[in-house]
Amino acid sequence: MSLPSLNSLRTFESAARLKSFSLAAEELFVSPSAVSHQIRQLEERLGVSLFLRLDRKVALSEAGEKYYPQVKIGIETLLNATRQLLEFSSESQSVIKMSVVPFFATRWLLPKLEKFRQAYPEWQLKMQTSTVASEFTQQGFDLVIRRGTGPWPGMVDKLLCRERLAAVCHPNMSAEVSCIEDLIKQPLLINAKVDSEWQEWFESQQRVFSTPAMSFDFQNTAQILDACLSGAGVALIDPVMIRQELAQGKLINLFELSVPSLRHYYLVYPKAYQEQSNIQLFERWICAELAADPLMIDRL
Amino acid sequence: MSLPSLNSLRTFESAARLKSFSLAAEELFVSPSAVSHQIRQLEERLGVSLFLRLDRKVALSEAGEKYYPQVKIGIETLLNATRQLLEFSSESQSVIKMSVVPFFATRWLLPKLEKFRQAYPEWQLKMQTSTVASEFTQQGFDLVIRRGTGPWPGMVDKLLCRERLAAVCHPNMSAEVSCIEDLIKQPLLINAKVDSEWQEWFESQQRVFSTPAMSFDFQNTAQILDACLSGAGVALIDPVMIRQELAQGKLINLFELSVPSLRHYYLVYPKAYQEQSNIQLFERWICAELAADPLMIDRL
DNA sequence: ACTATACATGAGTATTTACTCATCTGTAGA
DNA sequence: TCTACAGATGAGTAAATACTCATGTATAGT
Repeated sequence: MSLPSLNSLRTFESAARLKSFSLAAEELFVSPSAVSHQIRQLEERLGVSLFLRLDRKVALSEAGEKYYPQVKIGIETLLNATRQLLEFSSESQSVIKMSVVPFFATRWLLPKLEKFRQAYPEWQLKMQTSTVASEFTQQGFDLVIRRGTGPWPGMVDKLLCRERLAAVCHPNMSAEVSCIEDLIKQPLLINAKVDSEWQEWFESQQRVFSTPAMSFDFQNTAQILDACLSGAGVALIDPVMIRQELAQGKLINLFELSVPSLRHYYLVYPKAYQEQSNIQLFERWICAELAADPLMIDRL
Repeated sequence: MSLPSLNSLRTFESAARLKSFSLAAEELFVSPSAVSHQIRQLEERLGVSLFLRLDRKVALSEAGEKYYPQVKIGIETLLNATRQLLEFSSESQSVIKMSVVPFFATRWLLPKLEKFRQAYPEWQLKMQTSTVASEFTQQGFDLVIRRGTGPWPGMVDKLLCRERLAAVCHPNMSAEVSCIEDLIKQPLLINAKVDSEWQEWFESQQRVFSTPAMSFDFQNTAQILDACLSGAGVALIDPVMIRQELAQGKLINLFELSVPSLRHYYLVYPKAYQEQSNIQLFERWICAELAADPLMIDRL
């Protein structure tokens, strides 16, 4: 069974309650003519006269008297449900729950979060570092920051910064590497989730990559960095993210070069979320921060 | 606050209950794509994700779980209200309540009503003879049959038959009237609601009407007919309505002529009622009966 | 590897909706 | 008698709605 439009039902409820078309028009911010049309349309659709027209007044007909109480309840139920949902959504919109890939979180985002808190003290950030895909939809994350090639279906993916990769190692290891071919004789630190990465790097330098003498697998770049700092091997890391260690001589860029990576950092969220104020706010803020970071100038 | 469309809410309710967009599509007789669009539209309008997309399934999100019970209640309330209204209306649609001008009722309609009952035994007719205007809207009449000039504002007025008027009287009076001018020397029977009628009739015959020697006022034509039959005076009456009395010599048409009246018989009802099956049925029936009546052939 | 399933998305289109504006009609009150 | 009030009506228009169709993507099952 097809229902009349919610708009005509709301018009009916208003006119019935106020016993006046013109008062209903005022309440609904439309002209009296619009109310008259809506009521008439509703009556024609239902095949019943809902109002008795009494010269300059209207009164509910018998059918209208029967219909009104239930219509009022139905409409108010839907209004309350929607209002509560928006309040619920509004509350949750004072919170921003995000999952961030660990390396980006520790090397760039966390040091900036104090600036966010100072700018938006009323907003509460909840952050989790993780590399697991898609859990944002299941664990109530508003957004995630991911390293990858994009795009993610059904998602908005906003490029945050591009990645470049350099072969870096502890200074104690550097004497044993004089050219790129020497790399495969050293232990290589590999990201288990992106195990083609070394090969891609070699190919970008027109070199043939072969199985290294030794390699260690890690779950993410943050762990690779730790191992690299302790001299466990050579790693492919974006120099901009380790600029302090490079400056302090704790690590060196073996060939003084960085190569465009096939992966980048993205802000990702479901398209259905894009009207949410928490997401819009955070997106605006993070883009502005990246644009304001001089070391990120060529990564945008 | 503006509500989402009832259609999108119903789609949400169906998909939530069935936990499946494609099953909802089946239930609602649309394509899965339509459901997907509707849900997405609703989510965008509300700024909240209502479903979690799980590979080939959907599940309600936290917000969806909160929204669903109230939406279900609201929709069912409106559906039940509308269904009951239609049932109420449907019951009342097995009944036809009408108010009919007494003369037409007794002279033409009542003798035909047996035919209506035989044709439509499931329909119940409730008839009241009255000449009071507009009460059909206040007393729950579905339609009225009125004599008048039309049109009636906000009403559908369907011409049933045209009226012609003849000067008629009892045979005992006829010898005293040899020409139209003689009429004013006789007692004239006057319809109090249409007191200009005699003057109109004189003027149609290019005669000057002046105050009669004697006149009697009546509330309606049926009463005028009774008085006329008893020899109380001369009346203006449509000969087609008194054809039996004329044939039996109980009355005579003094000048063997009838003049087009300025008033006719109409079926009248509010425009809002025109989709009602009882009205459509009765209107169809009465028009067919009038068309089938040979004596009404020149009155349609 | 192939097929079926189920949701997503973009483009397009016909229909419906939701008014406003201009005007009318019939009181009610001063 | 005139003015204000209140609902009715028709015409017109912009916007919204409600889909379908074609296609894509990602499993799940054989």
